[in-house]
Amino acid sequence: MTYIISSMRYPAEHKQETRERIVHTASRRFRRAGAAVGIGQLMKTLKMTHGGFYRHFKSKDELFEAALTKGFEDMRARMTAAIAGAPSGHELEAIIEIYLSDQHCADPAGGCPVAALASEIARQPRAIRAAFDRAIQRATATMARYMTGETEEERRRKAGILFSGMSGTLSVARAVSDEDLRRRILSAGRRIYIEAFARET
Amino acid sequence: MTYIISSMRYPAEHKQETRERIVHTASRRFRRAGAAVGIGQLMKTLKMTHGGFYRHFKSKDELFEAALTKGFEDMRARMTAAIAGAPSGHELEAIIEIYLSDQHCADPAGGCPVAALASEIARQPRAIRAAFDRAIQRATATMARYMTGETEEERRRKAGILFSGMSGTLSVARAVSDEDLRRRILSAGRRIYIEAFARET
DNA sequence: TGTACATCAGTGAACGCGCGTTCACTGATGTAC
DNA sequence: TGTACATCAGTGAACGCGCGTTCACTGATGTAC
Repeated sequence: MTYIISSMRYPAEHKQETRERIVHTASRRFRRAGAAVGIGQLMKTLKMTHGGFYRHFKSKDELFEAALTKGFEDMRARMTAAIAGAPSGHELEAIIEIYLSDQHCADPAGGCPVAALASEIARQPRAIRAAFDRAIQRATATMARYMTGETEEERRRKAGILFSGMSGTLSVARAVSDEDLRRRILSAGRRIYIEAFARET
Repeated sequence: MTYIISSMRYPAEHKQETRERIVHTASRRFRRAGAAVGIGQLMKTLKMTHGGFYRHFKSKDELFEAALTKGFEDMRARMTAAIAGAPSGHELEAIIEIYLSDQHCADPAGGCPVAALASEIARQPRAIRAAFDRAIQRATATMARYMTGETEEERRRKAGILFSGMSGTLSVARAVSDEDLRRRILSAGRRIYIEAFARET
């Protein structure tokens, strides 16, 4: 009674675990080093050879899509935790503080995939960008719940701009070479976004 | 009396022209296709061979820096024209309308290098990022002139966040695959940024 | 329980390709006299 | 004005390298009887 499909055996579980390890590592690598990260390098990190990769993915594009989606899931989990830990009524403030924190800025690998990859995603094939659409809409819908505004449509609109705006601010802060300028950009962002979005309008 | 340095002759002029053609084309290419654009491809477009490239630049990095700076100059010229053409007191509104226009979104090659390259610049060597610092500060200082705020410091801070925020919104709009969603993001951006920054506080 | 067999995740050599950079050269230009 | 020469922007073959992908294989696993 324990079998599900006759041809499935123990290795199926093992295979899925390997796939997840690949996606997990790839997701961090892509965010840290960009879409140009190589399959060979990646598999080496996982103590495997590049050939095995194709037992799990049709192509690098397929991996990139999975890794991007995984990045959004990581980010979502983080934000959900921040919301849960925030005093009621201060959820959006907590989101902004965490998103534009020095720690998030210093950790692209574990952070928001939009800030880490936005300009590269624009050059990816359609299927990847379609996955991006879905992830963005989902994130925006969640943030909209904590937004002021008369209609759902208005709250969504504001949430989308807050999200894309913060991602740009984080990208610029990371691109800058001067440490002090970087910190000033982040703190200005926190202050201005909280003032504009997380207080009564 | 027409010679300046005895060893300089007509070709010096010609050489500079070639260099400018390389930087001009590279600047557009990098913005359109990212930092991975190859020297060979680039020189081919200019009907030259890749070997000649090294008469003008020490390395690809040196070209990237020059191209990035050129991109900021192009953008600056555009914005200066927009400001000159705007009714007095509506300069910031004009900047926002143009920056988040459907046309700018559809033309990364001729548009803002921050929106086109931000996440890739974060991974470039220090010298390139130092050039980025300078360009960002200059752009921010110009925008600050049209900003409301009590102190110069406050106007600068707001200008910096408006700039980085708009660049993120434009990046996200470009990454999205759905045409309608893209247009909605841009129009929401125009509306919200004008409301927040280009009206009385 | 013991043996023959099927499956398939992972290996590693090989492919064609484009990359950034070097370098001996070519040939048009301007200079010197 | 005419000729010998120096300069150097641009040419194109060559370098070592890493890329994405394919494919014949190995060997550990679970199945069938």
